Amino acid sequence: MHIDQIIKEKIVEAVDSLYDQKIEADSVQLQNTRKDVEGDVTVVVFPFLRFSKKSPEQTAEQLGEYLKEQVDLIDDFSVIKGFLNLLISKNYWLSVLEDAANRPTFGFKAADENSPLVMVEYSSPNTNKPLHLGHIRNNLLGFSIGEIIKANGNKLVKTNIVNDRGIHICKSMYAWKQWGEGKTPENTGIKGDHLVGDFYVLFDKHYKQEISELQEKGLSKEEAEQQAPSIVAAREMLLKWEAKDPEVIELWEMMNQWVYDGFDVTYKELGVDFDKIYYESDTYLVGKEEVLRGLKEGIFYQREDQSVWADLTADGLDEKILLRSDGTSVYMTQDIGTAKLRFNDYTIDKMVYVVGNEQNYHFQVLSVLLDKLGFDWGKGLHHFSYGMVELPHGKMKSREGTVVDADDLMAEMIEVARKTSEELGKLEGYTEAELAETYKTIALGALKYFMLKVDPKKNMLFNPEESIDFNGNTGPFIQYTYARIRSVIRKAESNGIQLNKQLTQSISLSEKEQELIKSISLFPAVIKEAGDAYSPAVIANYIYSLVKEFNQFYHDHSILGEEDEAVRNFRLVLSQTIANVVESGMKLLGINVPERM
RNA sequence: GCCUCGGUAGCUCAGUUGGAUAGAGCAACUGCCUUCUAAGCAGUAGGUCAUGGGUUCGAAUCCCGUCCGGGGUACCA
Repeated sequence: MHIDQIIKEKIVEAVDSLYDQKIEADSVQLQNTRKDVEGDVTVVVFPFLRFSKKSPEQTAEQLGEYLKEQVDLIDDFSVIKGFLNLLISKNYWLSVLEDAANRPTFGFKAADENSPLVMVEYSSPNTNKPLHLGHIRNNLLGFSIGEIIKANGNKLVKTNIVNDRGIHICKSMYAWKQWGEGKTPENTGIKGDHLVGDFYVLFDKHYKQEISELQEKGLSKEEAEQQAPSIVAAREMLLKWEAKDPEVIELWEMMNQWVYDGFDVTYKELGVDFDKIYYESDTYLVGKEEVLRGLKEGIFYQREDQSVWADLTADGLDEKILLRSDGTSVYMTQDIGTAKLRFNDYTIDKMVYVVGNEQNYHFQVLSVLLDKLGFDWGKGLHHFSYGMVELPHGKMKSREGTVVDADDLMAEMIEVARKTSEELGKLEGYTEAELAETYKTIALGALKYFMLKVDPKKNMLFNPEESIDFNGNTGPFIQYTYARIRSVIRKAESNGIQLNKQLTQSISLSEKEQELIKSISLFPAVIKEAGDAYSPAVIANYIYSLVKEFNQFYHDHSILGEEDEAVRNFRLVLSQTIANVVESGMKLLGINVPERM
């Protein structure tokens, strides 16, 4: 049992015995003892004053005496201003370390066949342009939260819904047909998603041009926007697509494939993947059927113009359109259809949607609609809502060229990692392949940690002028600490020193060493908290503080230079265990750690 | 207008189930490599926790008002 739990239960006992009052164990407030005060765990005694009818000091004193008497693990206590500081025995901490060191999956809860199945949807790109920084945040959060969900003892299915149809796709298609001159990824050497994105931008350029020409001829802005030849052609293409015109379908399939091939490269580089991919072109008609079923069952209603609506005013929401008057589907319709297909494919216990916070309202509505349509998990779906990535000048806008491209950013960061590594020159003897692998590990570690260390709910700022740092509270700092530990362990091994995971009880521990064990012992609770709060940032901040402490220890203590064999062994086991926690913690963020850097 | 999220050091962010003197990193300045990796460690400086009230033994944290900013409120996705 964890020490906190033991103390809480003993406090309940003490309050009962001393003040004849029953309290709940969870109501006992514990906190880590302040650094400048001797002790490990602090009990806040103020809440007990109304039972004890004594001063805070006297109450704390009485409780302290009781605990010291009754609990072997408590060596001593002190009372400062109504805070009861407990000193935990050294042997307890040694046993905690021993336990962590001997468990390969320390902190993780394993799933079995009865565990809940959680489906996480993330990424969800459009196929008309390449991925940018906003998608990176989505992908990293989605992948990481999946890992965290798994670590908390759930089965996981990662899924992606690709928005592969609609007017925006037709814009790229029309532009390619009109001005593409037969360009392909093969004959230009341009990555497929970028090539298609270029045509999307090209479309917009021509479209804007046409609008201003029409306006000069005396049309209003609205008229010009409706009548510009390009948009008329794109709309026509969409109609042909829906009518399954062979020529249009062929073009659509070809250009979408270019994009998928491009995305695959980006996903692979980012290190994210999916168990099952859905395509909107397969789901939107299913959604329409579901809406019509809902209409028939009286869940929805139809207006005179034939459009279908859901009245959610009883649920505190608005009325929501589900099918347009021409019978075509809207965004919501597609999400209903996708949900239906997923429900058929898997026995989902919980659905998590990783989608930006601009869609909070949409998911509130979706949850109610799915519930009304009879999906068990509809009511309990979780919208993992995250904030936008902002640039110094504001939001990213694809058409205005103010986006930070995912592929470019990764390539730049790998280049910075290469330069930095070469300057430091610690990778002698590595092959070209090993070097490339290490540069990538560091670069992606920096990028991922940068994105994941901030609270997902909040908007975050990315300044491309100041490239992502490699020093301080960063991924490479953590990776560096891991590499340092590995270096020591390798040296120990080559000197014939064996790690013994049975620790000698008689050794004395420095303050820093004890603090490190305390930090290690928090890992399981941190994983749980990250899962409950849907926050990879909780993991990131924990690893950072652990690693920060380790570096202080490393600076002040010699590991291999220690004469006392039992102490040296302890320090090796401590270091190795921290390396393991760092490695598995970083894995929860989707970040790899290098053996050397 | 209504709904919703946010405002903590020059900058980027922790800390928010109410607890002791509000923490990191970056940027600035100062030390520490003949000893296990200096992508490190130690130090100096930097705060009316947007603001005004309230609740409490105790408020960055909870409640109310105000100011500022983001998002939503589409037969767009």
